[in-house]
Amino acid sequence: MTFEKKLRNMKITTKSRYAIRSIFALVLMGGDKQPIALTQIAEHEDISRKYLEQIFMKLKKSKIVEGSRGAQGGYMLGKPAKSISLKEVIYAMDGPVKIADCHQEETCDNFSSCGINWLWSGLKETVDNYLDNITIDDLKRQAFGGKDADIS
Amino acid sequence: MTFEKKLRNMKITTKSRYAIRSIFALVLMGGDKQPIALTQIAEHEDISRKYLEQIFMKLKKSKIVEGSRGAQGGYMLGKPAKSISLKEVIYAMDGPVKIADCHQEETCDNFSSCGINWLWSGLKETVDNYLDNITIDDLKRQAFGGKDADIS
DNA sequence: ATAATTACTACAAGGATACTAGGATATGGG
DNA sequence: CCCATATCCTAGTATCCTTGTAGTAATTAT
Repeated sequence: MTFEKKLRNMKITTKSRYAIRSIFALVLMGGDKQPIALTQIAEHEDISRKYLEQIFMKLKKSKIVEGSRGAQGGYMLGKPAKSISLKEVIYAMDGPVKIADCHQEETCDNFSSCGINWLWSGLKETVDNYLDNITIDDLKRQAFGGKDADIS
Repeated sequence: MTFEKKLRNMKITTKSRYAIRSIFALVLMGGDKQPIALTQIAEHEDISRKYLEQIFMKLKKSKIVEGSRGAQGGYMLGKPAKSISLKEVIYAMDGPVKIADCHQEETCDNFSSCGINWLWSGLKETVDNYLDNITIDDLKRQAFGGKDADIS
């Protein structure tokens, strides 16, 4: 068993990861001050521009970014990087984190040993808490040790 | 948007959840002392017996349970409930928890802003830590407030 | 023997992810 | 006013993984 099957357990979707990376890149490119075109981000992050379009449309719906159309248009942050948490971004992409299908009211299996559910609720809370306490600004500071940085 | 799409982000596979539920049930049925047939567990937990077979084969490979064949056979714990962590069970089912494809050595995308990976490593650690600190025995005690309990 | 029960392997349906594609709409600069 | 540049919006689709089902062989208590 030297092979490692490609699994999806506990996985954060690539859409969410792309979103986070892209917002991060956006900020580094000055997207907190002026609109940046998707083409640039796509190139910088090596992500399909068409795919990015979809991602940013969702981000826009969640007010995380604002889009301006037309020439010289692009996207910029919809609010300060300090107040954009990873949880929020992930929520915008894929909805709430779901460890199991079964959290209280949801369509529970009603199995007898449902006394185990506190377990998944607890895990969800743990994960949510982690993601809620990291902001885009944190990413920036982590990357540059507090210094301000820009990418041309 | 009243509809909730069925997502898989951060999901623990049903296989893993079934496994945990089943071991829990096994213990409650006395599986720490004598072998219990899968049919019973399947019925009690309302899980396909055939599917359970596969699950328990994996559990066996990981020494979490021992199987005894033939009439009056079944499965029993391979070690004390106190030393079976959820992480171990999940690992047996689906391998290590993978938040993203990209953890250090793995097949990383090599994207420029890879300075974000500490994020996923951190999340993985958080999750692993949570799962590592809960044992089957904990489930039992949580369910019965410390009292001993049995199911006929 | 025989009924019970695990052990092992193969395969299939369904759904979600991760895109690709094409066009509509808007806007700043010449 | 035109046109290049961008976002905006909707469909469609290949691939993979999950979640099983199915059949058969091997083993053992009674």
